[in-house]
Amino acid sequence: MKSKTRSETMEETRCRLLLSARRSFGADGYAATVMDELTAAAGVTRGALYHHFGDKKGLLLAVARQLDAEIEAGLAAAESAAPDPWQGFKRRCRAYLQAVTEPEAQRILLRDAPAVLGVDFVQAGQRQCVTAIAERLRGLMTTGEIRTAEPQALARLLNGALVEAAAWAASAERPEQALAQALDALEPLLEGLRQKGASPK
Amino acid sequence: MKSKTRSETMEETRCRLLLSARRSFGADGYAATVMDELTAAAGVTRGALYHHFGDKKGLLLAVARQLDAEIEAGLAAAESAAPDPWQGFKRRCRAYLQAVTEPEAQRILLRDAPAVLGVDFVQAGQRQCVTAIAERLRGLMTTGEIRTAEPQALARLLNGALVEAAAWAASAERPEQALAQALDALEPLLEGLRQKGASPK
DNA sequence: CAGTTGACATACGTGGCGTATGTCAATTAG
DNA sequence: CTAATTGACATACGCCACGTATGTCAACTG
Repeated sequence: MKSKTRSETMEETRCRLLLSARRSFGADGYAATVMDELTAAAGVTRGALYHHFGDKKGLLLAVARQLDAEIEAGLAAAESAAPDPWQGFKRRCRAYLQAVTEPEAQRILLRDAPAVLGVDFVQAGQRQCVTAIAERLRGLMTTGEIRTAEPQALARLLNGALVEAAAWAASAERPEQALAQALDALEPLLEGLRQKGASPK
Repeated sequence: MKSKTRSETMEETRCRLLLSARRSFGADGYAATVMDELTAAAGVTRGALYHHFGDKKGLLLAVARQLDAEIEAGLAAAESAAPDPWQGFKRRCRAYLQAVTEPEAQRILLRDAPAVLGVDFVQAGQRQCVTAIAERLRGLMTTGEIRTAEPQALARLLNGALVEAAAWAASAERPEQALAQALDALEPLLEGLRQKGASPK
């Protein structure tokens, strides 16, 4: 019982490193976290970290992917409960805005990851969210529900709006109130996209 | 003639440091630029840099402020030539989107500065643009031109949309085409804000 | 059961930031 | 006009942290 198999212990250390990194990156930021403390909190040394993730950026990438996947799962769940595509899209946007208000998402996913990992990350990791938005937009355009435009471009516009509004709400003096205001302000922005003759409500 | 006054030489070194830093930060990014090379390119040593700007972050802050001020000046100019407030607002947004597509603005103002300087920078430096947008929105709401919402929140939404779309266009395979698409997609988003009964065109 | 792999620890080199100290020219007082 | 002083900037040093090279021991494999 005491002796675990090789892959089990390996997976466990990976998870512990990931968890510890997520805490440190989320609390102190990428630049301020030092690898020795991070690994010590996980109960291992730097050797394990470099063995698994290559370097500090690799670790950040792994953490960012994990965060992104979690958020995306939440969005899919929120969207699936909607009565129609348009409502589903709106719920997805609202859920996204709320999700990235969390401090960890703010710090890791929206502040450090783009700066450290560069543009290639946004086009590989967060593109999940963006392409998801773009796909929904394309579908809504073909059914004539919203005005036509380049879906990719409009998706990026909306993604930026949601992300930035979340940053504003997260750093506001009253976050929950600011979040509510952001969601309220989002309403006319989204409704403005709808075609005049679309089905009301 | 050879001997310049004290403040003159001081101001000159400041400018040269700022220019050199702007080049290095814009080309290589904040983390990759090393102070020795930066100061060598400016013709001075690190001593001068620390004397003027305190530390590396201080230098970045100065560069970011300069960039922000330049952009804001351009936006004011673009806006002033408009026939009415609504058209002025739209021109400001379009000019903003175009301006932050520049590589230097992308790298320094939108990627490194938020990550290194933190939230306090966005609330002090870039707030020029955001508060400017918020003020325009407030004015347009009181005249009934656009739907009502919390101006601050809507301003952040729009600011994020413009910034993110610019990032997308800047990293696209065909930047000028992507920029045009982003500007096209911006159109329905902005027009959607207008009140139904507002003056057309 | 012996050989081998590989997950992880340990030790070291290096690069870069910040600071303490020094120097010399420009201002200012007498 | 000269001497004292300020301060802009150069030089030298220490420290910290990342990454890598090397070592070790337990788990698979034949």
